[in-house]
Amino acid sequence: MSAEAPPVDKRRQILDAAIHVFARQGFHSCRVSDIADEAGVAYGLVYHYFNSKDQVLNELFAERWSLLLAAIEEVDNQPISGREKLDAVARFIIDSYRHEPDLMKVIIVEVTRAANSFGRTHLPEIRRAYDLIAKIVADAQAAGEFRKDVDAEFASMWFYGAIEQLLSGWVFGLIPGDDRDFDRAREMVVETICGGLERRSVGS
Amino acid sequence: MSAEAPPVDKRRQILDAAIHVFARQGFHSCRVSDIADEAGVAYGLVYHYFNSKDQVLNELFAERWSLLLAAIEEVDNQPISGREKLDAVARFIIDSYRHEPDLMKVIIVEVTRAANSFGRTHLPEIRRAYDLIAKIVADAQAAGEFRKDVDAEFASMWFYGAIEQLLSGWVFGLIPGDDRDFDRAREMVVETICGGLERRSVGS
Amino acid sequence: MSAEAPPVDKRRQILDAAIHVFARQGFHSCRVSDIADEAGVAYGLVYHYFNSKDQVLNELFAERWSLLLAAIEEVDNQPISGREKLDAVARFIIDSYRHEPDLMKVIIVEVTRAANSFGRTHLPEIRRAYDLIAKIVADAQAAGEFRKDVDAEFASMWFYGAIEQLLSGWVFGLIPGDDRDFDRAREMVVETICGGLERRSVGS
Amino acid sequence: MSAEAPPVDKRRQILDAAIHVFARQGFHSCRVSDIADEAGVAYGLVYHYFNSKDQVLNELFAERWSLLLAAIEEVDNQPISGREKLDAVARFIIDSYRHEPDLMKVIIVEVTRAANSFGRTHLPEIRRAYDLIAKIVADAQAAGEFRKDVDAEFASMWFYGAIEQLLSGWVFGLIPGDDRDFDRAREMVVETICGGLERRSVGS
DNA sequence: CATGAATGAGACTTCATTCAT
DNA sequence: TATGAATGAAGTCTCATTCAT
Repeated sequence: MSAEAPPVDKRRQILDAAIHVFARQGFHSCRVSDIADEAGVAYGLVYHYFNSKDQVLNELFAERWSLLLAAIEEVDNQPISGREKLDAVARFIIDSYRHEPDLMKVIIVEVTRAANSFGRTHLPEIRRAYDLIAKIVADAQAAGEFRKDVDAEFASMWFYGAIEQLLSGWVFGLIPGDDRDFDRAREMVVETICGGLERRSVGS
Repeated sequence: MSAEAPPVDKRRQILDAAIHVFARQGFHSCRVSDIADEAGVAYGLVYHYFNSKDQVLNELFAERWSLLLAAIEEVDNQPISGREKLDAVARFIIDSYRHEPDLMKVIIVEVTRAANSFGRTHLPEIRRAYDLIAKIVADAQAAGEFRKDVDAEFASMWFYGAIEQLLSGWVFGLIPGDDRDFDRAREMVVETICGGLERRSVGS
Repeated sequence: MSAEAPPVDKRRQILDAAIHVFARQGFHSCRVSDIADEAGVAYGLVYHYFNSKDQVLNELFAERWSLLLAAIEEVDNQPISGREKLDAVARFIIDSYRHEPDLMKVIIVEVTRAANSFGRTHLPEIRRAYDLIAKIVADAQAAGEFRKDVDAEFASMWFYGAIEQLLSGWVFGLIPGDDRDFDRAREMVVETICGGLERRSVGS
Repeated sequence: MSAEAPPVDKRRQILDAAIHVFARQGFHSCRVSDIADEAGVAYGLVYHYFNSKDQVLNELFAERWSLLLAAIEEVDNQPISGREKLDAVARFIIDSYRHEPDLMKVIIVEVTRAANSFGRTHLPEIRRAYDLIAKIVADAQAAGEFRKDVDAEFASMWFYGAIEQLLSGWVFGLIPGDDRDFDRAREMVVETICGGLERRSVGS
């Protein structure tokens, strides 16, 4: 009869619901039934599409993180300066947060900083991101743009760490997060970190 | 009878055991009995000294975080430059990790980054640290040492974030963590961030 | 279109698949979808042909057990001795196992020995077999072939029990089950039981 | 205060309750809470003493079966005839059923005949019983008491099978099970099987 | 102080069955 | 006929917490 029944993708519906439930209650404090309720589907359907509650989170992370890795790689392939590359990376991450704050919150809180659970599971992919950023830094060092006396892998850590902390600040409501703050924050963090990296030598 | 039995502080014993158990298994994945086993006491005793499993973690955090706050305040009261103050703060945090990596791992993984559980509970104290660091930056800006076009509260975020990411890298085994790496890492992060902050203006 | 598609009897296909799945995993440990997978059909189809998972087993049992009952009755109608009748019954059961070990395994393990589930459901039919065997014994007693001081209904029990245990031994791999063992085992069990029944009196 | 509180062994209480619940409902059809209810203890206590529902059954079986094995071994060490030994074994099994019919029902229905679950788990112990009985038969054969043309291991199967079927008959209510029937049934089964085994040769 | 038996709410997961297509 | 998405009741097991001793 109703040929105009909306073609809902229940699997997607469950994933999207999980984003919000995980963000609101945390992975450990929510029940699978909370996800099902939020998605408006029956309990068992979650298990029709996923093997476990864990797998739902894994999928959310993998889905998003692969986009991040692809974005960094694409940025790195462009003929621009190290500062411009890092700016583009920062922009991608911050824009991800701007458009899907719940998803980014989940990824940061439940995965990239969860050293004992999902963080360990996804360590290779997480490391991959750090390595890609380190490569950008190393290339800029080789090109004479960045100082050479700061190890690229360490620089990668605090560039990423600074941005992640920014997101944490927004998640926690510790710093202003209006729409215009996002761009300004990006400018400032890139200016500070790259500014520091562009200087000549330690202790000079 | 045996008055000469060594006066073991069971309470302390339990807290210390909890540090290692939380670090190893994570707060959510360990049982109260795991803590008791590690401490070598019956698990009922945990409830003699603490109201709940949560309280054990709360206490570990509060204990340590108050030391951090005190340290930052003390540093700030000294007649030294902003860079020197931030270096001292970085030193304190990194030394904390050097001497008690498990405790710092627990604090970071289970509290400061856990936006949905303990992070929210301890938000005031966590924020207090950021504010103290922001004050150091703001003072240095007022003194003309740091550029003024980077908001102090944001700068505080990425200074702290960079260091926390450093610790994360060590926790995850992503970057070398030999004893000498600690000092060098501190020098590099302070040099980079402060270096960036000492420059004159964004985009100049 | 392809009207010449082979007319497969899906219902039979499902029953046959169920035999092997029940035998391999046990009735309780298998899922309806396991049966469907084995049969190469969608699991919804099982419910097109059967009302429930239980009914599949019920049907397998009823189908086979009625053959057994018919066989015993036919044997009993022949003008042969009690020993020859029991030999024929043993032969029928053991041949059933020889040709369809999985089916017989299922019937024994899941039905005739399952006092709390299907055994209770099919009790009348199961009892019918014992009664038929008891009648063979009783007739032989009346004819002076078998001793009268052993109750026919009890004798029926251990005649059937001995054979079922034989099958159990084969199912479990406890006794050799090569093709020639089947006939020899039958000869031995008939010789032993009938031999015992042919003696004159208890304690003589 | 109340020093006269009965010293209940909760673990034993749970095992005893399980016997009756398993016998009444079957292992698969009962819930752990049924056992706890029957025992009059809290749900979780079952898991305080046992790792799983399976383990409760395993323990019941192991406990009882070891008694059976010990009894058979003891019987075999006595200086009596093969027939007397088998009579003693039959007496032990039937008396076990007489005194604890539910326990024996559970052991037979849920373990020794459950080829796909517990039967397989406990196969070594089950086989051990058959082997011990086979040894009794073999010794009697060597002593010239029993005929040699019936394999001892097969004879063991149907001796045990006949008795188990007897118990099955009682469990199902297929044969009379008054107190005096037990002894008479034992006499008859021993007379029949041993009688058959004492004869001289197959087909003679 | 110290123990660990006892409690029971609550979580995840399974899977027989239904039903729209 | 045939499919498999969708449902949800039911079950096992965990473990924080209490409490009698």
